[in-house]
Amino acid sequence: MENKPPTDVSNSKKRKRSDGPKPQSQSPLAIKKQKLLVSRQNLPIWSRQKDIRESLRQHSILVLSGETGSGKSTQVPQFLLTEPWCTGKIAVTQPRRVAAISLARRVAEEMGSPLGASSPASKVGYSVRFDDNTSAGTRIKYLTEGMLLQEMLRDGALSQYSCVVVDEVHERSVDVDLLLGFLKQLLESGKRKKPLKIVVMSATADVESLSRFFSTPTPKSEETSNGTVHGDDEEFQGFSDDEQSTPAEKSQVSTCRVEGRQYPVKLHYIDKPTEDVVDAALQRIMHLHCKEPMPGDILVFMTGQEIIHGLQKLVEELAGNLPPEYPRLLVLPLFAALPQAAQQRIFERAPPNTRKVILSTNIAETSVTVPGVRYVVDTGKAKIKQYRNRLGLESLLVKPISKSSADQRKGRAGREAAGQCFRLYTQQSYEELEKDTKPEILRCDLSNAVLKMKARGVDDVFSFPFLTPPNREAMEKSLLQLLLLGTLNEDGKINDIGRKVARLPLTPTLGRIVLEAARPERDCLLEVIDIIACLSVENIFLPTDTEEAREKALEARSQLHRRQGDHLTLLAAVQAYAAETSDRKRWATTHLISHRAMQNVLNVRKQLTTQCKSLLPNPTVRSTVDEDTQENILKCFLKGYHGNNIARLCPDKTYKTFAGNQTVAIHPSSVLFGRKVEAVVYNEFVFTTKAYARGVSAIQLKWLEDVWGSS
DNA sequence: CTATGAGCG
Repeated sequence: MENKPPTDVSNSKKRKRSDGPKPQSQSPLAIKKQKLLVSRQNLPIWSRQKDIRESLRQHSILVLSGETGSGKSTQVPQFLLTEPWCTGKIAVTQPRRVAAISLARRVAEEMGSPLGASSPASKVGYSVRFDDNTSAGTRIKYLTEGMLLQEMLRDGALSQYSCVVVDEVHERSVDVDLLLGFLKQLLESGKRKKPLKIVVMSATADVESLSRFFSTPTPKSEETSNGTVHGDDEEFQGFSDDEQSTPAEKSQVSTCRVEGRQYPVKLHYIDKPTEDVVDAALQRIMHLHCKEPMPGDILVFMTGQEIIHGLQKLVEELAGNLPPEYPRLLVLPLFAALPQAAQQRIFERAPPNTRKVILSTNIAETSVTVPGVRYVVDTGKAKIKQYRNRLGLESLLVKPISKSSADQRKGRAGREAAGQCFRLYTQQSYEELEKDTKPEILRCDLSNAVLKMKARGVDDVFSFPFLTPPNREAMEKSLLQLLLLGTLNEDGKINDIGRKVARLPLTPTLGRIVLEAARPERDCLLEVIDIIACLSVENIFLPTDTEEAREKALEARSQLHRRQGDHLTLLAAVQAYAAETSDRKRWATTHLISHRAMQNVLNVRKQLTTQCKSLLPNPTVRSTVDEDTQENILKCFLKGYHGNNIARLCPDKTYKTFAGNQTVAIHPSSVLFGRKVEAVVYNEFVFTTKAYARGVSAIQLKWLEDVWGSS
């Protein structure tokens, strides 16, 4: 569902004039508040205000389902703020930063309050990574799920909050699944002195499983010797599922359903399955363009960058040959890796007599709202991450989307007016789709989630209250991984290293590499932080989609390239960028490097160096990276990868992985592409057209003994 | 020898 509140485009100056004189005492904020009240009262959720307030007086948990346009994300926190039990703050979690920020802005306006830290009188703020815009008086705090998880690691009882509103639960991010489990355990633990109210909000009608989740007591841990964070389970023993739970327990949870507000969208299917969706999309786009009236832009959902570029070429070719009496066509690709300026083009108005066609990945399904769309073309496919226990790695596969995803895509045609949706598959195929997308926690490497649980005191992770429990094999794999990393002891309990790694904003592997770099024998903390910072943000190198662009980039970045490999090349890039004091943006442009990514790198670098102060108060500062340091840097990575992510050159001139003896090629984006060295360490193993190693550096085999010999 | 989705800390 869409969180972004509708942008208010009405002209407030004009309004002020035409409304006649206001009393002098009315501040601009108060005037705005008064004006917004009317549109608030027209939201579908407004009529349910009484019910919602009443149900949380009676119960501690409310499961609320409401579709796009119901107003739940902005109104529910305001309804609850004046309730007698609400003496503390209200947290409202969002899966994405932009949503947290824009919702906070909107609600501040509606309440006539200044935003965040701008004034002590502010009642509304937000908190996202690198941007905490709250003050002591903040009552409603919009924040990302990840930020609330971090807060729960510091203050296990969430003592400053009276209420947590968990929004967009249907998206089922790993973080939201962890949050729901932690919140359930907190309610059952009896650790709260004052009551904590929980509102769980979802765009789908799937209220049943959420309310069952909260009304079913968490079964007691299998290993009774392990104290868990939930303390009061004895009294719940014997109730393991819904049928056995008593009415009294059920009544903890109340439910509410609110209608959405959407224009109708006419649905079309194809009659028989197609082999070639790109061609089918091409035909449909041209047909729509020639037959349907203007205005009305077309949004096409596709799987990835490559086929988007392919279709773009085809459409532009056909559009160029159209007779002059037809409107023009403007084709715009849209995917996350596209530079910000190119993404912005979808928001610009098209030239006169021109129809926009946006060829997009899943980014337009939830994260970006494309304006002006009346027609949606849906290929019915998406790239979906999957974790393979056997190989211990994640891969992306092109797979059919779920029904709820297809319906979400369809809804994108009805945001501004009635629209149409063309599914490039049969109605029968639609009926055969899964109802919902598999929650991510069932499809990913669990080591990060498991380490967070361990850091919160959940010793027996198998009895953790998951909304959908991952299979045992995946859990065991992550425990083994964490054990090998040295973050857990043999008995599975978290150790000192583990607690430190859990607090770093990194995957356990990258966190472990940073800790390794802080050891006196390695002494390369600042250098490794620079590299790790690059690995934890989007690609710092701007994408190169043509042969020409590739050659240009190669030349522009030539001074940054290090023949030892990608790790030292990243380090050189960060150091050169940081050393540039006059005009960093220009520096980035001339080197074909993303300025935004580099700003993020510097932010991450600052955060990591601050957090590492306690590990190593005075790390060595170097102006040049000598050979010993280079070796130490790569040895930190070898340590973190504990035998994985290494390949050596074989007599047949291919690289084979050290652990599995599998052929792997160096990725074309690597500075080592095409080079033959004794052995390599790499950050990622990806399988696309074939098996590739990405983020690659040359190593010497004799280093391995040194790394594995010293613990 | 030539190029995975989007999102979070």
